[in-house]
Amino acid sequence: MKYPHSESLKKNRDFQLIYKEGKSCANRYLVLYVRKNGLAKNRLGISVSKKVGNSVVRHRITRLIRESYRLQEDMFNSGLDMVVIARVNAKGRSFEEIRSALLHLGKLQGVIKKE
RNA sequence: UAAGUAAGGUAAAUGUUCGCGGCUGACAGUGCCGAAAGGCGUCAGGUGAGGAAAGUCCGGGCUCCAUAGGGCAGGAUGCCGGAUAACGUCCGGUGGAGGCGACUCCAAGGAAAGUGCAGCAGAAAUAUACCGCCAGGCAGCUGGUAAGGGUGGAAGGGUAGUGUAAGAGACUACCGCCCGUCUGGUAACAGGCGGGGCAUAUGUAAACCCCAUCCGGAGCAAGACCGAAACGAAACGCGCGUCCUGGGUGACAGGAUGCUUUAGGCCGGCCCGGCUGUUUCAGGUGGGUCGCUUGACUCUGCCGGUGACGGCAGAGCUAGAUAGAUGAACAUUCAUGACAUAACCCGGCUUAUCGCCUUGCUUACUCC
Repeated sequence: MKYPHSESLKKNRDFQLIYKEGKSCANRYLVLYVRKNGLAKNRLGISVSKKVGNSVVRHRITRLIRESYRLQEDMFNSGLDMVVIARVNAKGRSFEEIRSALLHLGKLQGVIKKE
């Protein structure tokens, strides 16, 4: 899975490293972990547990998060590893709600470029 | 027309912009990443989840392992015949149950091989006399009796009669049961005839069990190939020290052991610096490629069959990801879009599901 200027996180140990060393914050729908990776690019991982819903629900949320990041990619700083975790409340949310939730967490983490 | 019954179809549509996975073509390049295996760009075109993709409950293909033959254990199935690669599936029958009917449902072998279990009620549950009836006796009671009452899911085949002290298959008729035989049917079974008074006989086998048939195990994270690393083997190799043997106390040769430097290798654009025996074989971790979609395939037509299905001919190619591709925005219409996302591939079963549509048949009513 590709983004114009980013890559996706694949290995489980990458996720574990970010959970262990990264900073986290959360709102109603999402949790965001951030860790500097020392690379020029960002790497994004998305995690939706089975608690959230069945396969269709989880795929839907994954796609909304991915689309939100893709369209807002320019606003994020570079050189970050990020993991987005969907919470149970994210089930059934619209694209606009997920998008604003992601941007909100980005501002809390200080990884959104200031205009 | 209404109610019902059976079978089947569909699973919102269209457009614009942005985005993703395969595929094909063009362009870029003797370029980049990687030790290698191998992979990578841009543009265009076309293509890209389901009827259940689900549950993972059966069956098969495929792969590896095991396997002379046979048996035990364990598991599954269980009326008959057929279909099929196979099945616990499907089709057609038989028997039973329900429904006016169309039609639906059935785990439908054996309880005259053995063991177990059967609450409460009831006198008694596979043996026996509570009430009653009859006989005897003054009476307590004794004997006969399963017709009647009562209990129970079930009480010693049922109904009617003969018979009797009262009764009883004790006897008779019909029904049932068992045995034999004949006819029809491939068979399950159906029908007829004759015999047996009926002994074996309450139910339960989704209790053990018996009988018949079938089953080797694990699964694509199977497995095959390429291959950093680790573990291992062999060959080769600079200098020095110590010890042993031969030699003359030397030079030299061989062996054991230890250390160090250089060459070489790695990190690096180069220097400094740091690390390190080298090569080959073997090995198979991280990684990569294949397996991976042309198949018991789909569509159309004809033929055979009651049907499941089979045969022939023609046409077609319809996801192949590997942390896992179908999404977002806007507009319009119907409407307020249910259940639910392939993961090696097929055949089934089961379960979930908003609606809409089609066809056959049944019953009732009306009209002709």
